[in-house]
Amino acid sequence: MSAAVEVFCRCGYDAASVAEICNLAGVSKGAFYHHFPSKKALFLAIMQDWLLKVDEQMNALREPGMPVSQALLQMSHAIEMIFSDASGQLPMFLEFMVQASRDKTVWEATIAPYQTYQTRFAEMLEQGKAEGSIQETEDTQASAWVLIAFAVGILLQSVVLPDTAEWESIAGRGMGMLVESMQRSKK
Amino acid sequence: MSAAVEVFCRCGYDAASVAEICNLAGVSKGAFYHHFPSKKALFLAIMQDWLLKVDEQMNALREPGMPVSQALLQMSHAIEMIFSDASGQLPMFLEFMVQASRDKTVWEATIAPYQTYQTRFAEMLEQGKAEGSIQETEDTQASAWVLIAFAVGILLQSVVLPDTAEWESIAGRGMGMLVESMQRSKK
DNA sequence: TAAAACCGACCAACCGGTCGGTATTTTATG
DNA sequence: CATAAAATACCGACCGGTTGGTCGGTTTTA
Repeated sequence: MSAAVEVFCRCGYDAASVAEICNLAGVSKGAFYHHFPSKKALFLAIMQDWLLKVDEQMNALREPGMPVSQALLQMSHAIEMIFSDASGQLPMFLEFMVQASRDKTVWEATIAPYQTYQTRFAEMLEQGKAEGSIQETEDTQASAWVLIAFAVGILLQSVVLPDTAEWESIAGRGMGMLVESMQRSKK
Repeated sequence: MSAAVEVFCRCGYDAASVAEICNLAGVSKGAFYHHFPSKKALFLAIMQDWLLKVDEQMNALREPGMPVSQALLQMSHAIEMIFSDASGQLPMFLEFMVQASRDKTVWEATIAPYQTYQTRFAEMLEQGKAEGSIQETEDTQASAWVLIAFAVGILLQSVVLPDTAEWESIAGRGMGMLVESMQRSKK
């Protein structure tokens, strides 16, 4: 599977050949098709793994006592972890998106967790309202999408323009700007 | 070319076959290769068209007298135009990104204008500082990237989850939040 | 000894691109 | 204006190469 990730990243799903993946992994085609029913199944398996990891990292990040506004900023630091942890395999993220937009099976597997994240963010924001660290007037559903859109955008840009800017610090800055505007105006 | 856009959107660059494009366009393969030297050249030609259109729309949007903070909000409305204008062909945007991340030729053609946009945004923000509508402490380079990342993220999400949310209004909201945090705190 | 893992030659389908030849349009000429 | 000639547009059968997937047989493990 890690061999597959490498080839998928380099060539993309369609251009990646099963033969090349097998070569890199040091197994035969026969062995491959003994474990996976198809190329697509392999792709989906990789995706499940990835989603699981992201979920773990997000949960690990969540310390209960912390105010929401700070937790969100903390999460932008989580991106830094994702960056270093998955450095070589970030293009897979793009590939997931692309396939999800075209293949119904992939779409269902990707999108369900995606919406889970949005719900989770919205819940955090509601919690922030209760704490008083988020303005009561915020539309938490919409704001949650804003946060996710920004994170996704940063991820995508870091794939396409890896060395153009320091994406981790920009992620932090943007998240800070968004959180600030959601906080009660203090002065 | 419009036939090609349709097939590229539906299947992606690699899975799109020249034969199918020709079929849809009602021409023969011979005719196709008489006008384009290769499949990639066709892809690049489509991309050039797209970039040109985006540039036009952005320039058309720019009214000289307007304060920067308002101009930025106006731009989030431009996204609405892009949405309706290119409704069926938005997946091409994703395809551009994907190919750019893999093919050097495509990368150069995509990324140069991309960075131009960033520069343009940064200039606008500098201008905003001069006007006094943007805080002096803002790092305009970084903030410009934040704005673009958000726009790109919205675009991507609207491709993958077209009917999940009202992306135009979310685009406006997010842009508003970002602009607000860059403005001098008024109260 | 049975089951599971593994091998790699093989296959039909398809791909981007070519090419020899034909139809159509433009230009040059008397 | 007619017509020859040149240039351009177009056709589709064809080619070498690649692909995802199969399968009969061998090795390894339980």
